Amino acid sequence: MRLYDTYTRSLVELPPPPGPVRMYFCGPTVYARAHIGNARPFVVGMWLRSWLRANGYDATLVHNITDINDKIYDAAPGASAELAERATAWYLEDTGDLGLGMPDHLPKATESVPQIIGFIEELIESGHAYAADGDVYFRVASFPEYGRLSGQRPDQVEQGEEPSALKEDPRDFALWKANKPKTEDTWWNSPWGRGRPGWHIECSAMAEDIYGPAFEVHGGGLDLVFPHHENEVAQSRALGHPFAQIWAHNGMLRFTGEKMSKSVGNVETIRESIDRWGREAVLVFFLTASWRKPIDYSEETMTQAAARLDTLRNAFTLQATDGDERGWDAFAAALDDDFDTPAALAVLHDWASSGRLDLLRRGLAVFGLESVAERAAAPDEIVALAEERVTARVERDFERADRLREELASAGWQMRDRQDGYDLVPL
RNA sequence: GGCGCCUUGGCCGAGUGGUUAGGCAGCGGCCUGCAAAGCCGUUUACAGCGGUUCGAAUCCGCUAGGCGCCUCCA
Repeated sequence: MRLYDTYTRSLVELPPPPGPVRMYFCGPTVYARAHIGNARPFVVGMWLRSWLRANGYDATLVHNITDINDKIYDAAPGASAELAERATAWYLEDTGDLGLGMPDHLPKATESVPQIIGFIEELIESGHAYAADGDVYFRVASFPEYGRLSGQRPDQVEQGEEPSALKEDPRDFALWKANKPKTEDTWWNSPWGRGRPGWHIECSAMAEDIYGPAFEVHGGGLDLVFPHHENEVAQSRALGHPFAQIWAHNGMLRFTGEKMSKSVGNVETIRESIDRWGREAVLVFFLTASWRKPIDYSEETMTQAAARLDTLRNAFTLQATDGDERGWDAFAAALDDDFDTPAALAVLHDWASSGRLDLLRRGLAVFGLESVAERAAAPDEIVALAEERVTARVERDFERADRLREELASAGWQMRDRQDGYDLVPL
């Protein structure tokens, strides 16, 4: 299997099974209900793990929770810890409802402060960082490779942050920030006084705390390439650690169409999306585009995803053909080639229309969609109405039959007649 | 100003030199008491201009348009 690697800008072959393939995907900053775009790295990470395991890999996934951040302080002045805790619970609930299971580890920044401090101390000792008035900064000039991952030219980088008199070089970034009592209500003791970790250091510290100095795949949104991941590479490789072998960056979601837009920007939360479209449609939506490409989240694209889901689901009301397993190769080839889910989805549709339901079931399971194969059983009163309608049709009382079909529909069930009986399908 | 990505038929989206991708929607038909589901058929695209080639959606150049990032956004 091969994956596109941002660092080398090429497809990189994974080691053969059983690997291991240790993956670290950057998770959310917990200050509000996560929006649907935040679900993409989660989904991609879980799917990759699922596919790798199905192919005999020893695959693990770490997904971190950033619960120390300015946004949290801004969103809940004086009560940021409570907000972070609540938003973490929301995130676990919402991603859990996607039905893909959970990552192997979900480390939190707040629970990793000792490791972070240890990491910073090593950087200071080796000359790659320096303390200044309670802050600690990474010395970018000490790492010649800086900019390699993102392709940024250091001399051209715009300075968005307030220039700090404490920095030796404007490119230097904070590893540790001294506490500012007016705006921040959480702090930890450190060799440099009270304060809190910077953003980038947590990932280096947590990834290496769990995996050691080297692992296979580091994922996250494309918007994290610079500065977040560039800084992670700098921190870890400055200490001589290989760190991630492959950098897997997923494309952004785009929000179009006015209908779903809210007064402030047109975003929708994972929760709202699942509630509105169902988790299966959300997953099919992510399947329709390559994980690296941008994807439009809109009324139209979601409607199409829901329609595709129905097509796949309806296949299971059809007659199955023999258990021909040869078709699996096309599906596997699509996913092994940079995890090409649109191509794999086309194979799924091929199986659906040719009635190869065993293969279809197996393929859907890779994406957590085994439930598509399950037909909900109608409650007794619905079945009773259906039987009544069968009788009416036998008696050729079509008026009554049509009335009963209406009744079933208003109860949420569609009755589909067939030669040998009928199907009851939830609407 | 810098780094990078993208542009395929009504919509979504595969395709990296020469054979129908696929789906959704539409239209026609079969099936059905009527529907639904399913099946069959159907609208033949590759931003524009130029170049390489026997041959380009696929390679090169230019132009136009869109997008991401540039110190704390997945």
